[in-house]
Amino acid sequence: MEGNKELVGVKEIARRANVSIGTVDRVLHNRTGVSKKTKDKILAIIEELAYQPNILARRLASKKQIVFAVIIPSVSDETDYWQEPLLGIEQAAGEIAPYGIILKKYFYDLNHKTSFVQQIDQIDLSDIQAVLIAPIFIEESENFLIKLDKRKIPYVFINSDIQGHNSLSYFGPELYQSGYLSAHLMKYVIKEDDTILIVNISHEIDNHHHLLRKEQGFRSYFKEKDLKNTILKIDIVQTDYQFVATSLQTVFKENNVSAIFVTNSRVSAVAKYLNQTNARKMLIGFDYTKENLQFLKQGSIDFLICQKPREQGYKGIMALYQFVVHAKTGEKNNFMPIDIITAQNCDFYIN
Amino acid sequence: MEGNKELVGVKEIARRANVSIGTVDRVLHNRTGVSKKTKDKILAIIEELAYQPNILARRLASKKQIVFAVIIPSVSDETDYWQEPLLGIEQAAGEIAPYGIILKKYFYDLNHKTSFVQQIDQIDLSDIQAVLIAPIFIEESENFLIKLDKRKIPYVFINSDIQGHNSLSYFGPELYQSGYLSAHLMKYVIKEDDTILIVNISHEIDNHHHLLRKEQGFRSYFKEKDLKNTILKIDIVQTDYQFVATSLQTVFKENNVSAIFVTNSRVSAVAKYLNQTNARKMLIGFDYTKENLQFLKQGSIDFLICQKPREQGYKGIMALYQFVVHAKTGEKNNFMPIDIITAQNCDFYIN
DNA sequence: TGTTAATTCGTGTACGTTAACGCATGTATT
DNA sequence: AATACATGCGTTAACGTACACGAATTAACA
Repeated sequence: MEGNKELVGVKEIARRANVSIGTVDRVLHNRTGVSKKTKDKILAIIEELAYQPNILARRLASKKQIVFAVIIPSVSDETDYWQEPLLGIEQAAGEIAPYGIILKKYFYDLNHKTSFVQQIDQIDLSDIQAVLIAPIFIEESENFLIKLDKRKIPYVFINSDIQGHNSLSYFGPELYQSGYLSAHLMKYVIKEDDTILIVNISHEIDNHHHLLRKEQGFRSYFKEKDLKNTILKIDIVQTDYQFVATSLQTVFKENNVSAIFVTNSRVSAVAKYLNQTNARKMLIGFDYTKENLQFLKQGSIDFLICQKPREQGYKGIMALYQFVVHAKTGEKNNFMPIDIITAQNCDFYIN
Repeated sequence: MEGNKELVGVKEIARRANVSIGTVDRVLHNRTGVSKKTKDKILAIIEELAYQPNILARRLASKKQIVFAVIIPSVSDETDYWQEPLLGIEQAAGEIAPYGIILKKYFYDLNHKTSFVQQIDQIDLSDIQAVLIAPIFIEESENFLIKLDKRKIPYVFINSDIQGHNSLSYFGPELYQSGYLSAHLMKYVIKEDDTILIVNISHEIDNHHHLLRKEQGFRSYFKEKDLKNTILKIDIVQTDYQFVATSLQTVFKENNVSAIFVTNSRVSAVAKYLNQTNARKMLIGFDYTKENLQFLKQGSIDFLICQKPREQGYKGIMALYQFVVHAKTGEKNNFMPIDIITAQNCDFYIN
C-alpha cells in the first residue's frame, strides 16, 4: 500500500543485464551503439521492473534546458482577452522554471494572418521540445502542425481546436453550449412575445466561426423549447463605440427589443449604449474584462459567460510539462467550465 | 531579460568565503560547528549572490522523504461531499510524488469531535513537515495548531477558516456571499408577493454556523433590495428522506411557498419530495453531488451553487508544496469562486 | 609544557543520471 | 596483410547538494 521502497535505477538494470550503465543509458534514450540483442534484453528488464527514471537526477545531470514555444495572439487594444491566458501561462512558467524549463513566446496579430505565419517562421524547431498554440488561423496552423509532427514535437491547443491532428490535448471552450446556456438564462426573464436581439461585434473575420457557433447554441435552445420569440440579429463589423451605437440605434428604432445576447466580450459597448440612452434591457455577454465587469456591477449587464481564459493557458503549459518531463498524458479534450458571472459572485471569480 | 545563467551554488559561495562547501552547507542548514565570524561572512555572501539552492540536487542528495499530514472528514454515507476535496488532494499528491513527497491521511467523523481528537493524537509530529487540515471543530483544532506552531510546522486550512493563527493560507468558500447570490438568482423568478422558504437540513450541529452564514447572506439581499417577500424557515434535524418529506409537508400545508432555498447539499431530498408530490417550485441548493445533478438535469432543481471542493484540496496541497520545497508563499485568503450550475452548463463543470 | 577536550573546519562519498571518451572487437577496402 | 572504419560496449567525470568522518585548530587545565 505505501511502501514501494525498492526504487530501481540504471545500476540495477545494468547489473541484471550484465552490461554497464552506459549501455542501459543508451537504450533508455534510444541512441545508437547497442546491438539488437542486448537492447531487447535491457528493454525487457526495464519493462519487468517497471523502471521509472528519477527525474530529479535526470534534470540535474542533463545541463540542457527544455524549451516550450508559446504561440498566441498578442494583447491588442482591440481586446485584452489574451492577457488572461498569458497570465496563466506565466504562472505555470514560474512553477516549472525550477525544473529547467523555459518558454519562448511568439505573439501574433489576431487581425493578420501574415503576422501569424511570420511568427511561425521565426521559430527554430530544432531547439524546441514542445509547443502551446492558439490555432486561430486554421490552414496556416495545419501547415505548421505537419512540421511538428515530422519532428515529433508534441503540441497542445488552447482556446480553439483543430480536429484531425496529433495534438496532446485541447483546453478551451465548447462554444455551442455556452450559447445554449445564455438562452436558458434569458428565458428566466423574458416573456412569451418579447423580441430578442443577437449582436455580433467583430471585424476579425477569422474569428467569425467562433461567434457563429455560440449563436447556433443560442437559437437551438429556443427551437428545442419551442419558444416563439422573435430573434433578430445584427452584425456590427466595426468595433469602435460610435459605430456600435449607431448600429444599435437603427435596430431599436424599428424594433421593440427587450433582451440582448452579445456573442463576445464587446458586450460592454452595448451596455454603454443602453446606459446612455437610459434603456433597460436584459443583457448577456461574454468574458470577464475590466469594462464588462464595471457594467455588470452597475447593473447594465445581467450575466457574463466566461470560460476561464487564464486556466486555459495554465493547464496547457502544465499538460506539456507533464508529458515532456513525466511522460504522463491526460485527457485529450478539456472543455472549460461555462461560468456564469453576476454582480453577486464576480468578486470571487477566478478568470 | 531571459538569461540569468550564472547560477551560483555552494561551491562558488565557498570559494568567495575561503571556506569549504562543508562549512557553507552547515550555515545553510544552520547546524552547529561554525564560528560566528565565518557564519556571518557566508551569510553575507549568500545574501549578496541571492543564492537559491538547487532543489533538484537537494532532493536528490537528501534521502529523507517529505511528509504532509492531511486531516479531513471521511466520506460518510451521510454526505459524499468530502470525496471531492480528497480527489483534489490525491491529484496533487500524484503530481508532487516524483519530488519525494508523501501524504499521510487522517480521516475523522464529521459527527464526532472525539474522532477528530483521536486522529490528531495519532499523528507523530516529529516526522511531519506540513499539515493540511479542515478545521471543522474549532476548539480542538486550535489546541492542535498551537502544537504545530511550537514545532514551526506550517499548515493550511481548507473548507473552513479559523482566524488568528499562523496558517499559511485558506482555501474555501465565502459563505455569506453564496447565500446572497442565491437570493439574487431567486429574484429573477419570483413575484412580489411570493413566499420563500429557507430549508436547513443537518443534524451536524457543529456545521451549523456554516448554514447560518449562508442564510444571513440570503436574507441580506432581500433586506438591501427592500423586497417584501415573506421568508419562512425550517430546520430539519434528521437527514433521512422520510423525515424531510414529513417536515416539508407540514410547511406546505399551511403556506403557499413558491421558491425554496436549501442551505446545503441536501437539496436533493427536497427535489425528490417536490417531484413525488408533483409540486413545481423554484429550487436552489448547494453542491455538485450525484443526486443533485440528477434532479438538476431533470428540472426539479433550478440552480446549484458550488464552490470547487476538489480545487480546495488540490490547491491546499500545492500551497504546502510551494512553501516547503520552494519557500514560496501565495495569497493568505483564497476564496473559491461561487459557481452557478444549471442543467445547461453542468456537464462542463469541474467540481 | 604537555595533555585533553572542544570547537571549527575540510574531505570524501553518495544520490541517479547524462554523455563524453576511449577501448576492444569485427568487417570491409586496398 | 595492413589499413581503415564501424559497431558495441565500459569507464568516468560531471550535475549541486547532504552528511559522515576525521583533521586541524583552539581553549582549558594540569
